[in-house]
Amino acid sequence: MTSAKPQLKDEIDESQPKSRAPAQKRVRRTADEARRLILDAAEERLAAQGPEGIRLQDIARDVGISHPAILHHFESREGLVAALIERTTSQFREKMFTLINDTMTGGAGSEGLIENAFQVLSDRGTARLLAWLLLTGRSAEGTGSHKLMREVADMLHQNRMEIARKGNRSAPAREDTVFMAMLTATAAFGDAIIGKQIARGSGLDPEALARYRKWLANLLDEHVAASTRE
Amino acid sequence: MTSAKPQLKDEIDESQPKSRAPAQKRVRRTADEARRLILDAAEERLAAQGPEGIRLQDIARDVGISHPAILHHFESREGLVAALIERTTSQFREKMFTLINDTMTGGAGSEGLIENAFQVLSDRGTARLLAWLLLTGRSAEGTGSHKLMREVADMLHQNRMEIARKGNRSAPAREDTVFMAMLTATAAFGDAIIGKQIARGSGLDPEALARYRKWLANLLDEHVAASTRE
DNA sequence: GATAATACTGACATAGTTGTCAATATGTGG
DNA sequence: CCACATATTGACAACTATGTCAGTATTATC
Repeated sequence: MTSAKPQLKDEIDESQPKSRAPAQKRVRRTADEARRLILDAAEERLAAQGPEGIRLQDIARDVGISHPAILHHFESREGLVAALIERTTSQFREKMFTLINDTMTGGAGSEGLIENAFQVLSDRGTARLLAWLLLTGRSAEGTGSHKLMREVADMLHQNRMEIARKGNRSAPAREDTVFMAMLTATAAFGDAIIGKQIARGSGLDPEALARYRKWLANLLDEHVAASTRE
Repeated sequence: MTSAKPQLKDEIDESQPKSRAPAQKRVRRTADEARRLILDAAEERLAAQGPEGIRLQDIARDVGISHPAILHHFESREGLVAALIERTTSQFREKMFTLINDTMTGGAGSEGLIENAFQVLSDRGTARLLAWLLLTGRSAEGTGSHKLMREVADMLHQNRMEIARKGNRSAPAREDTVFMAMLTATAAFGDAIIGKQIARGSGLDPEALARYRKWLANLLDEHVAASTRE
């Protein structure tokens, strides 16, 4: 401000030896490993602080690297976000599928299913990420989550049909199954985001939340029983 | 940049006639009106584009004012956000209360209640705003939404007790009522955010969504009937 | 009509964030 | 051991958004 013109660099360096370490060591990871670490950090920040928590510098600091390294691996901030979405949704898909398969073969009631569905969505920032995704309108296409719901609904319905057939009961309407899936999904999703606040606001202790899930599973079982009875 | 010192305005005006309109008209609103317009615009942008949609310049453009005007009325961006939260939550409270009161006095089943709860949350950006609020951890205190849930639960439970008393039936557990409220709230909330995507993904048409709400109301009514029967 | 209060504006300051680039360290394969 | 590929870095550039300020227009008050 006072005088003018930025001095040449050499001059500065020579006049101020500073504390530049002569041989600066670097940690060098494989590309995959680096990407993984970066995504982990981004995920954590997103879950903790929301969308605005994804700032290259912050994430870089978390990982212990410089922010251009992130750009090197993901091209751009958007690239990072896309990669995070990709990873999260595919993990989610996978979990849901194995979850449903296990429940089906096990033949148990919906209790385990509900319990796990809630778990999966609460886990890490899954629901939060999906929420943000939808809030910012990034969901539209590409994530393949469209197919997911339909596939899940199909699996559930087939299972129900089979049970009805075995018991010589009338087959339930497909829409009824879809509605059940819809209720479970929205409830689990809502729970992951506002569940804790609502529970606290209603004066429920943490254990009550566990009871609540069982209660919900029961509610659905009741419904299934009632609708296939006659 | 070249020389220095910003010239006095008069000089500039005289030397450079430019295209500056001699008498520039201004719209001058009352403070309240201005605040309202600004909040409306902010709300709309939030609902449409998510958190990042709240940018002073954009909102200013929407309203047709300059961005410092917004700062004049709200001190800071955070002030604007706080005011928006305040307005939205208080509107929400109000709607919910009248909604429940009406339903109670009307004595109808839960159908109308559910229908309206979903409506209220979907309306404008209520659910989206609340979601963002929670996602960014801004909810904590101050919004008074804590009390809301408890009050709602109380009202509902009292109503249920009364009905049970009239019919000479055993009183339901309070927790059961709270769980029902919790389910409704989370489901409505989740619905407001991911409902449309899920429905589309499951192959449901828009009308199915309306049926879904009735189905849910029915499910809860069934439960109430079943739990107070014996 | 004059005066006070204030809604409003343009220009500018400042800070923070993404992205670029040339250079540097580190591991790998010949 | 050397050459090559590439993960990583510091410095810098460019942009954007918030916030400041002095001044201007408009309404209310006396």
